[in-house]
Amino acid sequence: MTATSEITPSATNATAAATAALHTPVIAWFDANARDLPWRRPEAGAWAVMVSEFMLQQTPVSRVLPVYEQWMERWPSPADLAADSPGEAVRAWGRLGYPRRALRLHGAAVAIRDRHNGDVPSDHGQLLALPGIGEYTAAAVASFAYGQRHAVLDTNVRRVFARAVTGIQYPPNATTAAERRLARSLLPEQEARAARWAAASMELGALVCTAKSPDCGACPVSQQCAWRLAGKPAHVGPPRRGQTYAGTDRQVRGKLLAVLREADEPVPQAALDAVWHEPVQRARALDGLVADGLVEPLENGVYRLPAG
DNA sequence: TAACCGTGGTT
DNA sequence: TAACCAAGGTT
Repeated sequence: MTATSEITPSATNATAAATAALHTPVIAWFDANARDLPWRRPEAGAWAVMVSEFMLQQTPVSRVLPVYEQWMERWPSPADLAADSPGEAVRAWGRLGYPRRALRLHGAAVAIRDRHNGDVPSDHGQLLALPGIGEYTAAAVASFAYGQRHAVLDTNVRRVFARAVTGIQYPPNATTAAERRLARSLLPEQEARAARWAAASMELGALVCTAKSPDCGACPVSQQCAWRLAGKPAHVGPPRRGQTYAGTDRQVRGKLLAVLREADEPVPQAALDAVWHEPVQRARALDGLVADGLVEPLENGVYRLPAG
């Protein structure tokens, strides 16, 4: 256990009154400031929530919006997506990044059709069993789509808790047991309020308590923020892991897949060879895409997005 | 646990 | 400008 993942005893044993002092202003702020996002509208069902959660894994809202709209128009239900090919899902994913998410969303749609009569399950365990759904997304769908009481711990909420409650600038690199404990202890008892709290605390992190330049003047809990009260001490501990990209296999994979996404017909090897000069890395990247099921090799060195 | 998996905007 | 960051999941 590192110093940065420690939390104070008073935080874990937060009283109902103390947590309410946090919930009430944050939820009130959310009521007044929540963004009007399509997956939050009353007519948006569980499928809409689920699609948005897949797309928002590591991708900003502004880039998700247009792809989300096209996706929902084309595949308004899990069965609609399941009836199409995984390659079409990858193509429609466009440049959102991490295209394995598109493949997993398609796989989840197939599983929902086959195992859940076409309805996105509301049970947390059943959600967790779907491809591409982990701890966060299962809790998010159960909470946002079905109003259930779950600790929804995404990067925004983790940062808000780290600052407001624990008094540190940034949460640990990986989610810790202490963070999960804290999130559960802060969960309102009442189901509907817990779901509201989950969305509100996440939105606060996204709009106000941002990573690089938090707008404490607009924060509804700045008066009780442990980090601000401590004088906003700088992050201590191991540096937050950077993501190098230039020259990596990921970049090569991206270039290869872009060619296939934009092609209407299967692509000959030569067209793929043109995207990267170094043959060993290029071959490794292509092999990886095939192994991941993102690319389907045909005979004669011709490739395409997966047909099925 | 830590590395890997895309892409583009911001600082 | 290079580094950082973005509603994570899988192995």
